[in-house]
Amino acid sequence: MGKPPCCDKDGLKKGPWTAEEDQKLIDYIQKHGHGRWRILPKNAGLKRCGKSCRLRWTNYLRPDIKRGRFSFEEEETIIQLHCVLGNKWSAIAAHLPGRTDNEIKNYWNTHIRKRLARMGIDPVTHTPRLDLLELSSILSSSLYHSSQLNLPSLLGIGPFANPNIQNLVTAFNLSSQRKTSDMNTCQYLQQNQFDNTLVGNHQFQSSQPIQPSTIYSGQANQLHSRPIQEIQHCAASSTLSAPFQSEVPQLTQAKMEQLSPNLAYFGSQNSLPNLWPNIGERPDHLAMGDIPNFPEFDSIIDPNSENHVLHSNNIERIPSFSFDSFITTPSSSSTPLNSSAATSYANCSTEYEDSYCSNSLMYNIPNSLNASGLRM
DNA sequence: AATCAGTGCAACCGCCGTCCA
DNA sequence: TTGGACGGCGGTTGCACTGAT
Repeated sequence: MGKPPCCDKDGLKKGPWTAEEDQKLIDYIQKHGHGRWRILPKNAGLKRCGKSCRLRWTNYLRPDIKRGRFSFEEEETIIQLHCVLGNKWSAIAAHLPGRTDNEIKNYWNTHIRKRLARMGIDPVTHTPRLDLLELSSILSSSLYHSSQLNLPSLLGIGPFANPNIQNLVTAFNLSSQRKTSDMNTCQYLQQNQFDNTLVGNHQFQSSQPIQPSTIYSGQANQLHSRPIQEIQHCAASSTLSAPFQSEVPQLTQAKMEQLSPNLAYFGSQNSLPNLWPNIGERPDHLAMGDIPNFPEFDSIIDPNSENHVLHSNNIERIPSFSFDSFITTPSSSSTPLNSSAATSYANCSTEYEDSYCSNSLMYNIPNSLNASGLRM
């Protein structure tokens, strides 16, 4: 192995810093400035290694450190910079005055990465996750072509041993039965496909990560001005818009086989929010508890907003798409929830993450298919 | 009230690049 | 030219806190 940890020698102290130690370090640096970390602890009367002192100073004691929650602007900046710089936390921190690389790194790992994952966006590449897009398409296509999706049959396996998975399939079939009768599902799925395609279009045509300026910001609205045909014809592998794809049954079968291992995660937890897209139209006989934990179940819809797509009767009604509604902080949300939406958010995991279930979350992949389902 | 699981964050670890004798 | 010292960085760990059961 490499050289031994510097703190192992001389009986130097490790672990949390005491207030006394902090004060000693502050006093010393105020008098002598920082640098020469190797000799600093000795001169300051600290039983710490220089490295520990440097970390304590740069990550915690520095007077210009900004504490408290990240603002929306900061969060957006982090995502944008991460898209460009990757895990170069110090470089990212250089653009955020008062924030340390360690703080940004922690915030990324504990908040932003999870949210992007929930949104179906790969936090590493900043592209939509292809496997989720495909699975979403498969489910959509199957829903269109069959009023009873027989997943066990499709997957070539017996009845689900896991009751949660069985519940999921049941729910899916119930949704299918109801929705195929009024065609709203088709429109909804088209819309959902369309939304996915907007993102997928970027990936497949350019092979570049989605640029924050388009996908994360209001500028994404420009994407929606494209003719629907232009958008739908591309990226067929990820967007099998049912009415337009004659090869759906074959592809569906193939893709189901391809993805079947991952489907084993289906019933593990979280949601499949798209199954009952219309708020208030959840089947009466299917209580919320029938499917485990649907945090975004209703929350992707703001009934008062022009943004909502699920009631759309016109495929060309292009929803707006704003990053503001993806990631906001309670203090700076640009899309405050109205009362009905707030009510429907009741099952969101945390207040802070409610914005993730926000009204114009078009790029919506069931939670059961992302972070906890299909491993990142 | 006790226990457990999940979460957030400070701190540590190990590697790497740069500097300098 | 070389090797040790040093600082910086990204990844990981450990623990305190909180909410659920």
